[in-house]
Amino acid sequence: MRMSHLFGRTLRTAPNDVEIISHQLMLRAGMIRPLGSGLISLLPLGFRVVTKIEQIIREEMDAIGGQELLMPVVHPADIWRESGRYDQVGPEMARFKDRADRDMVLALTHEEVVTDLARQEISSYRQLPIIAYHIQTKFRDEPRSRGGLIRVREFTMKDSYSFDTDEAGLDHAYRLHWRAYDRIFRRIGLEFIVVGADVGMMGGTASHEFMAFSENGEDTILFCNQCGYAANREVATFKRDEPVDEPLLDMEDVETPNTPTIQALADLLGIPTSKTAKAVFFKGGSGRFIFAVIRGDLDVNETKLRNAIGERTLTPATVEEIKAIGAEAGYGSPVGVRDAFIVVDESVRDTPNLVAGANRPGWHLKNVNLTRDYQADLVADIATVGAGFPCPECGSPLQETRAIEVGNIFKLGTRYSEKLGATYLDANGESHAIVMGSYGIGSGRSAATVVEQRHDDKGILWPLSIAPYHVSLVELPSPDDTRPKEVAERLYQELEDLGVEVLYDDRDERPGVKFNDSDLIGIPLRIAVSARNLANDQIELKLRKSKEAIFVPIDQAVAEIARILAEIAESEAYEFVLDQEMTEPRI
RNA sequence: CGGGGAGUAGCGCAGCCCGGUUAGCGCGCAGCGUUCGGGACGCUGAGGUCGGAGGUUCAAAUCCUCUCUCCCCGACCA
Repeated sequence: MRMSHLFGRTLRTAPNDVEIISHQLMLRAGMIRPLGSGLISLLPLGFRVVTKIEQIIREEMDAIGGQELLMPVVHPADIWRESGRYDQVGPEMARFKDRADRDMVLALTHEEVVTDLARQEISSYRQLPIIAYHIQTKFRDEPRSRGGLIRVREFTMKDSYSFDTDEAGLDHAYRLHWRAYDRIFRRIGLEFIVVGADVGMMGGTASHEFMAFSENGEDTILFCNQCGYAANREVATFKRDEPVDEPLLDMEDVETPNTPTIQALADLLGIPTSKTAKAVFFKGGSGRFIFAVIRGDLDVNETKLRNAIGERTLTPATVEEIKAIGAEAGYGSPVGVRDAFIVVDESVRDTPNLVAGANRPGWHLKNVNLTRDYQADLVADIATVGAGFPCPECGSPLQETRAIEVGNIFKLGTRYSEKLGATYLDANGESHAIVMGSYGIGSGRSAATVVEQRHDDKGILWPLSIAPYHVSLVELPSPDDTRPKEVAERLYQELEDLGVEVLYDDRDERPGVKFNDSDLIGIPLRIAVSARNLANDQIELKLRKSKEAIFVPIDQAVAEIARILAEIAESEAYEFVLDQEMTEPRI
């Protein structure tokens, strides 16, 4: 490609309000351009990167027996009504009517359609297992998009679906995907970790997320260096203290002016926060009032709470709602409230004689005990895990880090096949629901995440595996010497003929401009052709990520470039530990 | 949806408070000349519904009302 005609130019500065580094660099490098909120065009350079990622995905999906197909983006609403998600999913699903006044939706994902295909095409256990996938547009009308390609409303995703006769088959398909994903993310150069995750709107029985480390990540993950435990904070657990064995003391009132916070209360009474009980109030989507009780040193995890009580949504309760059940904000107590669903964290069950609110401003109750003084509708693990908490498996302190979710795998079980009637006959002629799994990778997000992890102050550092071009050929203009131009043109032709992807900077620009653009775009190998080196019949080669350049004779240039590219490919395989054993599925 | 910020040339901004020429500046863009190994310089030039609508006024980028859009922080997810 000749840069003089490349569609999309580089920007010296990024728009002021763009903050995420991958967003800035991809914008500046001329890879993406915004259209609207959460809507982004890929310019040729960006599209090449995403296409290469998708090609790697294809190779690895094909390697586990995946069959590529293509399903529509526009779906009749009826199929979403069949699965029950038409009403479950909120405003993130775009809904409209076609000219015949039929309800239609834009695909958020493709479980419904693929299950519809399965019920038409699959009838016998002899056809299973099957893995089908496609790379297709999704539209999710997110409440808030951000960060360039990290979080957009319209995006491209590889989603695959497995169909098996039983749980064991699903386990196998799940493992295959785990390994394929592991290879995919290594091949595109990401540093990542696999964590246990919440199933969210997909439903199903188990889920793992592939999390790439990044400060700009939207998720917090916890992991153990000792035993390998890793989980999204939404579902992470920790090793609980042994229940405290001490006699139950009599409950008594204590006056505690100006202590609406746990810290103020603990300071006033001179006790640790772990001897207090914290009350947190929510309104469930079903209309229930949820009264959560947790030890004062812990925080309620809304995802865990939501899953424990089977609510789809939770919103913080208003002051009026809190008063209506007989509680008092800041001095809430489960003792004596009415019309509330009381959920107690295990920590409160296992710690006797806690100080809790008295449902009166300025007063608390000492020695409050579950069962004796109030009843729980549910005792569950609803605590948020933080850095330093003991690992649930080995007790070592957990580490905490931010990460971007680039892949997600779900065991769906028969949630969709039962609803839509996708069944097969077994060897005995009996009908069963097909056991399904669902697996996704965002290709654009993956590209942006690589930029998050691989950049310096000059620009992007693409791995060769997904770089938009293999080499950037920079011709340094010379006023009274036509040779650089001639040599560059010839090199360009020879490299192209050899199948090397060349971005040829043939623009009439000064050297600094060309070098800076080459660095910004992040092409792994740079070739400079200048009168200065041509005087010695040499050209200059320089790796994007190194400081030194090497000089090679013109007549050996093409062979040397090919050799270096092969070397980079090999070193990447080493760097990405492609030859090592994959992370082992823990399922 | 809640909170915060911003819309003036492709990008970055000034002007707005205190209304008053032809709305400026840097970068970028076009032409000519000089220059040529890390974002050169000179001259000339093109490019603007001041986000939109309504209002106040002799006069609005500037004041008032409404509205749209974008960005950032929180409730959702590839």
